[in-house]
Amino acid sequence: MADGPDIARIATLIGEPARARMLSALMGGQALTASELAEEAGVTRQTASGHLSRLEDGALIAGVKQGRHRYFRLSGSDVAEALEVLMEVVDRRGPARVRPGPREPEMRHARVCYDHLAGTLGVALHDGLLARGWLAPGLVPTAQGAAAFEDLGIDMDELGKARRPLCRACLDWSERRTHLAGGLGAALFAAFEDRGWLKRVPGARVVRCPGEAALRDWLTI
Amino acid sequence: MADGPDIARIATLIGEPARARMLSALMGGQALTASELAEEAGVTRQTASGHLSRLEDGALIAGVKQGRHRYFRLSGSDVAEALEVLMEVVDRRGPARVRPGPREPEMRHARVCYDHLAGTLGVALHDGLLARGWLAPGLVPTAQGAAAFEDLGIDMDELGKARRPLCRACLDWSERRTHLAGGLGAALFAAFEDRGWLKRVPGARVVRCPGEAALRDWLTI
DNA sequence: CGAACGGTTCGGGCGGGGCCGTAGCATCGG
DNA sequence: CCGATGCTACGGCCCCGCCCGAACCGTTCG
Repeated sequence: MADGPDIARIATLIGEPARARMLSALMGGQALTASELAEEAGVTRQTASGHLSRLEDGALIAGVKQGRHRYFRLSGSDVAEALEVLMEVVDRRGPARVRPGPREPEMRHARVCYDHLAGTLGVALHDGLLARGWLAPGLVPTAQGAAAFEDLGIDMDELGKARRPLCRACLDWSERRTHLAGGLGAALFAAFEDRGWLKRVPGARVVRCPGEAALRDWLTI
Repeated sequence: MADGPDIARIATLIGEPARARMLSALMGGQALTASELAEEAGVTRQTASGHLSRLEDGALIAGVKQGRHRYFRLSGSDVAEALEVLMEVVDRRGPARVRPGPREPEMRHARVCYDHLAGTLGVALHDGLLARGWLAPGLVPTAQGAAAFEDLGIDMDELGKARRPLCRACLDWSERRTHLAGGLGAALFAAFEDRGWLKRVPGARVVRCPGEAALRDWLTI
């Protein structure tokens, strides 16, 4: 059993409060600079630098140098998924949940999960695509589905060629159900943003839904 | 954002090598005594006792006293799920995977995920149930499905009344797909064991499959 | 070219927490 | 009632790793 220590390695990286705050901040999907992450974590820049090195060594995040800045992002959607699942554990047996948090209801309704949609609306999307017959069981796009996605401006051929899995079920922390991740999940979210149906709140994971009605219509026509 | 420190609390609990080994051992689904867990973790009994207290305080495990023994189990399937997802992260970006481990291929083929079936065969079960029309998209049993499950000796009414969710998608570490968890997932695994199609290897998570052909037949008739 | 800024490296301080030895309680057996 | 067994509580040791101050590169301005 060599897996014991290994999951411990990853969990230790996540388990330090400052690092956990950094990772949470990166769940928004956008890359952040080292200084921004330091502020987010509430530590000095030099301390943050050390944490970021560790996270990068552990391959949980990836950094790119751009001018005199260094931008960090999560190294993959699987990391985001792991964080979501941990949040679910916290949520289900979190003891004292001191204050529900002001943004809590909004988070539960619609939020960014790295690069795709999560929350009540994310699950509704997932279920709607299946019910509509645009995704077959096993999360495989049908011919009609592919056509509908193309109509939204998504290049399915392109997505198919990418190394990233096209469709992937991601466990939803607040709903305890799965929503759609993978290349298609990300592409759909981007398309919804383009149409103005969804708008991300800059510094946070919350997503505002001015076009929720339109989105639901699109799913149920 | 109060969630930062909270996920850190959970991750810290998992992040200690000895505790991680204990949790891994409990992934087999059966309750173990404090001494057994101490041995599994490679620490003395007193040290183990301390770890177990912490894990219990954090509600990751639950202990019941029975005579002069104390049996511990994971406190819920969500904990098992979190561990599986962490293993997936390890697997995908685990750098040094020193030795593949002797039981590795067997683990990938069929293993216990707390109380239900995981691995290639677990995913095949999940997909088969959907393809067969016994589960509708969204993991809802159909009428035919319910009948088929009853034929196996599963009391669907009973399951429906339980507080536990009937069906749940659980992310499979080795397959990167979902398999069936929840009350029905557990009940199916138990039924397969009853029929002798599957047999668990006592101290480990590995599952032997003398009746794999029969199981697959059952899915594809 | 020099000042400002983002980022990293080094060193030392310090606290938390893992570990074990010893000892103290319960339960089970004779 | 006494010993063996499973488990827990306490005390002390020690090391890991978090943290910051200060100093050091590289980039970008004016």
